[in-house]
Amino acid sequence: MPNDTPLILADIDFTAPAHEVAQRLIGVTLLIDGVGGRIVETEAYDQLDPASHTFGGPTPRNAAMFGPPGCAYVYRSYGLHWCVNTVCREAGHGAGVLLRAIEPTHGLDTLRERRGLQDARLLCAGPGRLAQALGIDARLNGAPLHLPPFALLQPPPGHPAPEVIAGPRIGISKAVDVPWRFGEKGSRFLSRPFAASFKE
DNA sequence: CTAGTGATCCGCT
DNA sequence: GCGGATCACTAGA
Repeated sequence: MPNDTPLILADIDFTAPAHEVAQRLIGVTLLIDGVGGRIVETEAYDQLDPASHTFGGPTPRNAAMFGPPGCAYVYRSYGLHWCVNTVCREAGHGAGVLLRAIEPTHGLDTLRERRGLQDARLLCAGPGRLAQALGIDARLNGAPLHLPPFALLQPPPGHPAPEVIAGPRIGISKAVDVPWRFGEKGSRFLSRPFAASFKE
């Protein structure tokens, strides 16, 4: 949680299945031009999943998801909001991890300015809010996450790992029972709480 | 706290 | 034409 935690470059294997990458991303710090924070909530989608944008195969919109792993897939949601995924698995498979919530740690003033809010809890609590706060839009669709303006950082080896919990994904109408939403247990920065009964 | 609703637009059937 | 991987706001319990 503290901003003074030492961070190193994150070594995430984006060729792993999306539901594994989704869990490994919890606790990783995402920055864009030095502004952002710790990822505390994610959701996994893959091509065999009726809820995924890639379920029906490649289209112009989802092209980035069929591109190289470790890049961003940015799409517009409900005509109003931008949302970001990290592309996973071997190129051609069409899987990704939706970034749903971040605990703000870097550049709070910029995040607040972009969101027009003071409450740190609401700055990045939800995929649309997160994208707005980090300044993400179609410009970054397909951009590699290991190069500027992106940076992925994590605590050095030996640092205590966050406790990850799972539950059903939010806001979908298909495959509603697949437990591919992941979050940091007890975080105050989630888009919504996890049901206490689901996993401990 | 939950439930309901309008905004707004693009991709795909 | 329809329906979203959403949000902010309101009303009511």
